[in-house]
This record gives sequence, C-alpha cells and structure tokens, in this order.
Amino acid sequence: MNIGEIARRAGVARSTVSYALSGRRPVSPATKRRIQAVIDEIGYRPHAAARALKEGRTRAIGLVIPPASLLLTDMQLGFVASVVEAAAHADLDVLLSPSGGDHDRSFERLISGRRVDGVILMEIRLEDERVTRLQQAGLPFVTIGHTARPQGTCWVDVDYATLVARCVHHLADLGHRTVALINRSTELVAAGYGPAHRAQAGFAEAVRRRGLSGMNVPCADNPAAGEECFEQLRERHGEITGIVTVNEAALPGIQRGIERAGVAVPRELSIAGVAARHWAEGFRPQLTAADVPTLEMGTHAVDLLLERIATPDGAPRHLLLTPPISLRDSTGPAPAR
Amino acid sequence: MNIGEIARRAGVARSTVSYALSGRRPVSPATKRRIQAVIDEIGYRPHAAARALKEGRTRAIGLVIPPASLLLTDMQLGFVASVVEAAAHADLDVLLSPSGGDHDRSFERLISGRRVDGVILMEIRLEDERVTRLQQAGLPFVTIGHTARPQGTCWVDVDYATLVARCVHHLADLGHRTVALINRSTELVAAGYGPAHRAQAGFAEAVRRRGLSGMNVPCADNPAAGEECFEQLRERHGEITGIVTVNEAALPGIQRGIERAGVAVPRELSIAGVAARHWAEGFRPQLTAADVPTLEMGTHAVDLLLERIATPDGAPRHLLLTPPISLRDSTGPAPAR
DNA sequence: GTGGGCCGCCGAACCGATTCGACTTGTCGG
DNA sequence: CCGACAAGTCGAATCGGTTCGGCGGCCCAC
Repeated sequence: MNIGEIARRAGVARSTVSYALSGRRPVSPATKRRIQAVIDEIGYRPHAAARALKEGRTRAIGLVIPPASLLLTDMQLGFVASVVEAAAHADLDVLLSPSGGDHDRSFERLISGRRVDGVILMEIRLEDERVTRLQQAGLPFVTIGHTARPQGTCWVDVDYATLVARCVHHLADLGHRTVALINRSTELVAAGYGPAHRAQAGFAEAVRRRGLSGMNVPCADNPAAGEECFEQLRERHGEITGIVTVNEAALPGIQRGIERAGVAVPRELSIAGVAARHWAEGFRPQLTAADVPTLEMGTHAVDLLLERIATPDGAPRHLLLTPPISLRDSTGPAPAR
Repeated sequence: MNIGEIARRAGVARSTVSYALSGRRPVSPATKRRIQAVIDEIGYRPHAAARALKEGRTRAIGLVIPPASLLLTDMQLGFVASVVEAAAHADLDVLLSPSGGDHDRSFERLISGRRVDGVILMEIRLEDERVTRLQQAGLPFVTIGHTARPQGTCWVDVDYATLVARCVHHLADLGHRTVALINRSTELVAAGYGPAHRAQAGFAEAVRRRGLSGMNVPCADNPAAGEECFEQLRERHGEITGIVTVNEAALPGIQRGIERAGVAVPRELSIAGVAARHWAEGFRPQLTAADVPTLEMGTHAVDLLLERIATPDGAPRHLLLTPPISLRDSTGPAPAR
C-alpha cells in the first residue's frame, strides 16, 4: 500500500500519483479520477516518515511540559488541551516531551532527531536553558510565559503584574486598606518562575501607588497549603480585609478555610484573583477574577509557531494578554471599622 | 550534519559509521574512536524520519485521549502522565491524539500515516469503533479499560466491580444497612462507559448478597453536581448511613455538602470509594478508598504495548488490577438507631 | 505543411539512514 | 609458499515519498 502500488494499479507513473494528490502540476481529470478510485478502494495514505524525509519537515510540533511527577495544575492542563486542539485543527501532530528531572533525553531526541518542525515550551523560567538550547539548535519555538530577556523570542503570556495590580485597584476602590497577596510557592519564586515574580512586583507597585498596606504570602500549589496559609493570615493579620490570589491550586483550600472560620464573603472579606474561569466559577461565592484565557493562549501559541516555522527569520512576535476582570460575587465594600 | 558528513570527516564510508554506532558489525577500536570524536565535536544524531523509513518503525507510540474540550479528570491526567513517563523511560516518543468530536482526522493520521508503532487508548467504551479500526489496521494497541468483548485485545484495567463490592462489604461489616452509590453521569452510562456499568453491577450484587438496601445515584463529573447530588440524597433518603463513590471529580462537592449540612463523618455518615490516592488524601476526613494506581497502570500499558509490538501475534495479555482498600478516616461503625 | 507551444505524463535523482554482499588486508596452518 | 579464513571496510541497494527535466502528441497559426 505505497504510492508505487497505487501507480501500478492505476496504470500511471508514481510521480503522476504524487502530482494528482498534491496538485502541484496539472493532471487530466480522467487520470485523477482513476487514481482516486484506486486510493479509495485500498485506503492509501502517504507514509509520514518518507514524506518527512523528502520534504524536510515533519508536520508535527513538540510540546514540552513540566515533568510528569509534578501534578499539572488545571491551568497548565488547559494549555496542553488547547495546544493539542489547535494543532489538530492545523493538521499537525503533537509530540509530548516531559522536561526537567532526568527526562532531558526526551527533549534532546525531539530537537536533534529533527522529529518536529517547532516546539512550544511551557513553564518557562526567567533563565531557561531549554530556550538557549533551542536557539542554538535553530529550531523555531514559542514559549508560554517569557524569560528575563523576552525581546529575542516568540511568546504568549498573561500580564500577571497588570492583572494583580488591577485586583489591588479594584479592592482599593472598594475601600480596602490592608490587603494580602497569596502568591505561588517560595520554591517557584526562588527558581525564577516569572509569573510569581511579576505578580509580586505588580502587587507591590499597586499597593504603593494606592498607599495601602500589603503583604506578600507564599503558598504551595495545593489545597492543604491554601488552607494553612489562610488560617495563618487570619490569625496573625486579622486586620486584612482584602485578598488577592494568583494561586489557583490553593483556591479550594482557601475556600475551606473561609468556611471553617465562618467568615462571610464578601461582607467581611473580599477576594479577587487570577484564575482559569473554571476555577473562578467553582469557588463559592463565585470569584471576582481575571479569567486566564487558556484556550486562546494555546491557539495563539500554535499560530505564532506556524508563522515562525514559515518565516524563521522574521521579527519575533509576542502577545501579552490582559483579560478583563470578571466581577463576580467575592468582592464588596470594605467592612466599616 | 548527516551521516555522510560524519563519514567524510572521519575518512570512512557511511556504512562504517552506521556500524560503529549500532554495533551490528565489528569496527576497529581506532576507527570507532575517530568516528566518535567527530560526532562529539559536531553533535550528530540520526535523522528520525530517515531511520523510521528504513527500519519500518518509528520509535514512537500514540496516546489517544478524550477530546480536549472535555476537561480531563485527575485520574485521566494521571494516566497520561504515567504513560509519558514510562515511554520516555523506554526511549519512546509519545504522540498525543484527541479523539471523538471532530478530531478523527488526527486519529486517522496516526494510524494510516504509520506515524507510530503502537497506540494506547484511553476512555474505552463497551462498544468502541476505535478498537475496531485499530484491529483492521493491524496496529498493535493496548487499552486502558476494556470493551464488552475483552478476550481478543490487550488491556489494563481496574476491577471496578470488585472494588465497589469491597467497599459495600466494608460498610456492611461496620453495620451499615442502607447505602448509596454515587456513580458517574447518566450520559456516560448511556454511552456504554465500562467503569460506570461495572461499578453499578458490583454494587448491586454486593448489596444483594449482604441483604442491604441500596440505591444507585448518577452524578456528573464536577464538584457542583457532587454537592447537589449529596443534598438530594440527604433530603430524600435521610436513612442512608453509608456512601460509596466512584466519582472522583464530584468529591470536593460532596465534601462541601457534608460540611454545609454539618454532618459528622464518620460518626453519622461513612464514605468509601475508589479514587486516586491524591484525591482520597485531599478529602477531609481522609477518604477510605481503593487507591487507583494510575502510575502503575501507565507503566503496565506501555510494557504490554512494547511486548505486543515485539510479538504482534502473541496471545493478548490483560491486567485486571484490584488495589487494596486503604482504611482512612471516613468510615466507621453505623450510628445506633 | 510545418514549426512552435502547451498539456499530460514518465523516468530518474534525491532525502538520510540501514544492511547486504563483496573486497582488501593480514594471519595462520599445511 | 600458497590457500583458507577472519577482521575490517566499502559500495550499492533500499525504504516511500517529492520534484525536476524531458519527451511525445495534439492544436493552432503562419
């Protein structure tokens, strides 16, 4: 069931079959029909490897995800899903590669084995050796999130600094004077994870501008940590009336803490944040939040990558998204003293 | 940077380079060293497509996942992660293919484009056309979960019927007389989703054997549905003292319902279930449950697949796992009347 | 009637690896 | 001293596509 077999059965040359399928040269309607009939009959499809070898491109992209041992957050999962979706739409296959840990063989295979035409990188660090590696290999790539020197690369990101700042402004507008940021974990910040850094920076700046008193609280990415974090906050800093959170995975824990403490939201305490819509709407009461558009981001990443594959020497394009804050039920006027 | 270039620089024939790398024929130590030196210098790796073309295998496997629009449950995510992990360990690449919905092009590309050496299928239905398609294509495959006629295929599955039955027996042993099963959604059952069917069957059988009164309650895969489901159960069937659940995604909602209703677990109500350990331990109080060994299952699936690829005509092997029930804090003696 | 141009198709080269048969050495035994 | 044998290497064929140059036949214009 190769192209030669099709050609034989249709009584033409292999090249004619190829041209009939690709349309790169005219083929008479009669011949085209005969070829198509044979193909329909035996269900032929070009051999991907043979085509890749000759064409010099694989019609596949790589998606580099955090190592599997760490559980993916819902947001990361959303990216993966949307990238896969968008790629399928563009008739591209997606090769999954865990990176970090001891999985660098997989990453290396992807790159130097020329298995893919381009790569999408998730969970970028401010200094990221994978970016360096891809640059030196000359393989087109797009990152979700950006490094410390974002100019030279293509990326899609959410403007955490601005979004967190907007949350702070929103709370300040409602009269809150003392607010806290529940950030990602200390380890992530130490590892140079951009969103955590930028959230912190945006928070600090907005707090300063509005003359509020604010504190930055690190929190691991899981419900238990969220609950503990919330309890400590209540215990030690009872004066806080507004919370901003960028830690999606901690939300269920925060909610649990709130309910156990019997705090009324938003009457006694307001909460705003940055989260995937799915999580914001799952929160009780529904969370006022900037909804991270994971689906759009995956689509954009694939689009940018395709563009870059087509013109590798074009100017690198970026996309910094600033989704609007959806006002839901978790924020309200600051309680009277 | 192809094998010819290496050969040229090392002053040998291309075939010699190939033999030096594969070791399929003896090459003198001196030549081998010279070749290795050149390779180390310019960082050569064989071109995956060329190798695949000649060898007739791609060193990649396909992983067919539910369509991305549906959010993956934590358990499904665990499978994906463990398959990717295990594959990386065996130096295999993983091609992701969403299936169902309008994504069948992607599935078809995988198969007839011979992009992969084998396929792992998730979320199998009792009657599944993808299985039929793979069989007729003669492509080795392993399913996670099994169809109505499991004899002819390779699969790895969790014995839902037995596990649910064990939960029922556990509750019965503790003196509970009226129990409910919180199952997956009505749609899934209607679509012929095996685990939901088998959970129901196992529950019914165990309830009958122990002479309990029991009811089967369908529930969608999300927290909100879980909460509603729990509330209805309390409202209409207050006599229930034991709950068995196989609906992982509903757990947070169930927990919320319990807390809002102020029910004491396990004093007033016992809960047991089947869930990934991660979820069972995240439940408050920690959930007595059969921990679905997602990590093991992915590893086994890859192992079975590799075996099948090596000997496509061997007898199909299955693996039906029955993990033990971990006794945690959510079950206790039935309350006295 | 003949030359030019175009349409439709064919044959061969090529992509980068693997693998088989054959060839050149060198060594050892008879 | 010559033949057998083994070790080490080379050249060519092959996998299944795509693509380039060329060739035959037909139509049309001069």
